[in-house]
Amino acid sequence: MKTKDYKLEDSLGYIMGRAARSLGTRLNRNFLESGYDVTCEQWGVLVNLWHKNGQTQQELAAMTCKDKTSMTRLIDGLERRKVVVRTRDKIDRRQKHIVLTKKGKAFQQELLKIVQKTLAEAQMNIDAKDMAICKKVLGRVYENLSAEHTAS
Amino acid sequence: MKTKDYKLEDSLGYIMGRAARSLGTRLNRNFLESGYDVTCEQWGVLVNLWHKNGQTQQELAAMTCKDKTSMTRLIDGLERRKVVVRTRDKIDRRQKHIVLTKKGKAFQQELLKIVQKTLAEAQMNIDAKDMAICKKVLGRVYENLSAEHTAS
DNA sequence: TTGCCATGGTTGCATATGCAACCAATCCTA
DNA sequence: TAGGATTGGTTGCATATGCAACCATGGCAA
Repeated sequence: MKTKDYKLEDSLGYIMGRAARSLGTRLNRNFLESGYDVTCEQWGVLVNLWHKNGQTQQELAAMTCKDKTSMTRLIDGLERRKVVVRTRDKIDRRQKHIVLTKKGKAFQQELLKIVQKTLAEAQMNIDAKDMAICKKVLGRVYENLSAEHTAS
Repeated sequence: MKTKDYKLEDSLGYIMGRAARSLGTRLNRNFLESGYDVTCEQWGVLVNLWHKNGQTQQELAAMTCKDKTSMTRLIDGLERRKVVVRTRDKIDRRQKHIVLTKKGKAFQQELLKIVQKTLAEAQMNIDAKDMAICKKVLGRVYENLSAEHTAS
């Protein structure tokens, strides 16, 4: 295949990266404008904690599909903001349970509103059926790439 | 809307971010394994230069939909790798034209092969029509968020 | 019980990114 | 023509991320 056959603008990586980046930065801006000093990635961790408080870093990393290194640092950030605290497991002293503070719990409703407003902006004028297909495709892309290996 | 109505796993941001991240790191790994010390973001800049050599940083930033700050640093990286050089415009001395080195030109064919192999992995078992819809939707998401402002 | 391996987290290193502030060169208007 | 506004790039600061190396703890088998 010749180089000329490749169009960056039609490339999945380009299109997907651009959309993901713009959604992330928009969400970050909306959080800040509403007076919340949290990021969209931190939000992903919080959602999991609101659902089930006290998870370990490994569990949170698995839920958010992130490296444990990333999780360490996301939690560093959340702790600096006094939204969560790390507590050591008394039985298995290697594990750390991440527990929401009062402040962390209080954020829930407001942040959710901001997220939903932002998602509504992002999904304006998009057919629901098309959006469903899009999500299905993206899920499949992730699965394809999570597979242990690239065969061949 | 209650919090319970929000499912992270169904959220566009989650699904899209996860897919984009996995494609990016897979591509980076495939570049490295083939002996090319470049990243997927640098690749995006190179594609534009192969298409039209000597663009300014602003032009490249516009093409890749990135901040000019990001472009400054991507080009720092490309220059460190001796793949491009910055040259100052003789008429408008503010502008810098980014020019491919011999090495940068030589990368073109091989990197393209790697990208196409990686994209094929990512798009395995996905219906072409669904993929087209997905790209259309993602393009729309980007447009929605690029709009000058969030109205309201 | 002791020594090796596995597990949960952290740290160093490199990259990517946005925003605000800044510098230098250019433009444009009063 | 002088001074202010604009444009092209860079830098500081904070965040996110992957990988490899590392530390501490726990598990297990000889």
